[in-house]
Amino acid sequence: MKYEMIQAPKGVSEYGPPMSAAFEWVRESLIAPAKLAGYQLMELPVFEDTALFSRGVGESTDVVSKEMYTFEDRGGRSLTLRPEGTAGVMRAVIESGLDRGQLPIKVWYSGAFFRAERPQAGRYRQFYQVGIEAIGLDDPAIDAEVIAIADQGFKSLGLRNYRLEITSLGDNESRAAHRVDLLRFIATLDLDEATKARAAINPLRLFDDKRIEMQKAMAQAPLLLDYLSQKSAENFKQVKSYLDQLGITYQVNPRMVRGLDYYTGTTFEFIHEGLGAQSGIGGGGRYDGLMEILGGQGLSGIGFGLGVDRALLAAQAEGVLLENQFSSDLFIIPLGDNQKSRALSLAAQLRLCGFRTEIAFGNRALKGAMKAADKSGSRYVIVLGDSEVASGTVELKRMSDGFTSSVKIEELQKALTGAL
RNA sequence: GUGGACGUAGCUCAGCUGGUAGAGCACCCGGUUGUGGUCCGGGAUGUCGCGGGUUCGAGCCCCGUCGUUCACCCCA
Repeated sequence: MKYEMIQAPKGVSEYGPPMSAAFEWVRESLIAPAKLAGYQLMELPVFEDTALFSRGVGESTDVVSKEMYTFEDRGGRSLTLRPEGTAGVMRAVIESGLDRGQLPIKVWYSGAFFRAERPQAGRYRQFYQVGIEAIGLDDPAIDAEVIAIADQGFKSLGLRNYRLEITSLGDNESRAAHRVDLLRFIATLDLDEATKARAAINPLRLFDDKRIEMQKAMAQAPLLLDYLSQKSAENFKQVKSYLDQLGITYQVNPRMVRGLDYYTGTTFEFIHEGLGAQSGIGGGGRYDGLMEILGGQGLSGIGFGLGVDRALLAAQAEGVLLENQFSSDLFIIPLGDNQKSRALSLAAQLRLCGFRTEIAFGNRALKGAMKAADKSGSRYVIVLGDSEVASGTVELKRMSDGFTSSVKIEELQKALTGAL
């Protein structure tokens, strides 16, 4: 009987060889600068109490209102697969009491996130993000540092065709003042029902409308940047000045809209040119009210999330993917069954010395095993046959030019250390 | 959730106005004893996404369905 094939759930991203090597490289490169800056790992659950997101991210957002994977567990609790990382970090910080220790708390995370959207180029239902959060410090210098760390991550991949956009959403006072005027302005426009509904939820979203006529209409709209309180304005100016001094180029985009409700003050986005419609490869900002909303003390914070899948696509688009495919150093070919156990123990020893060592298993002819060795990318092949064993040696073959020599088993490690 | 495109060997695809399928790459074997990459020879593989319909006959036409993909929306 033949079973029906089971496919992966719709829209998930997954990576096997050979792409997995590139994926791993991208993910580790993106987060490396944060580790160098003293951020420490926060390993979090992938599902949380649904209320964490509805309250933290905001009921009005698309993410919460229509993109969450929510389910009930056997105890009747409502749980949700995390659609983003910041709320979970905040919850864990509060719950573990980290916020009562030394500030700022600087953590990084890496993992899968879930949104039930229609899949598209660079948009998946399960996708990967790395991110950092710096909590408990209200200083424009750390805003600049967080942005610089993200930028460094992208730069270390060799990416060039991206830009950094920044703006400030100000404090509550700034946004309240702007909102009044913005709503007044929007009321003068002739809008369709869907757009009106969006405006009612969050009027800032209209700035993000891709239709040309909407962009024209919104060109005259009052900008939040012009309503910043003195403190917010001063802050934003400082952040820009730090970025200038760091030599990080950016564009101020007063029309930038972020999809999560908790953002305040400095916000930023990294946009790549070569990705089609889903061009954001990373983004973040300050979220000064979030901790309080989640039942903690009112510490401010700032962080970012970088899309690993999209960064990988960007690296492909720019042709900067290294041939950093995993390849072995050594490939042991045992000739005949009675040589297999020797191959196993020799391989174990060599691996202890740090050599990446594979064995030709199965009962292929030497010729076939050599082919396999060639494909593995190994630089040396060790042939173990009856004649070698009899003389206490192995045959060592250098694959680059086929040079072959006989090496005593005891001297193998030394010979390899010099050769590799 | 809304729209467009597509679904043929493991992969990338070809298949003319309907006559029961092909290429390249990859894979496997061989080119005399235990030696890879090049070359030469040989080989296996498809319920043509699935279900129905039209037809003497469908990979090609029609309907449905599932899936993929691109865009809207939204965002990493």
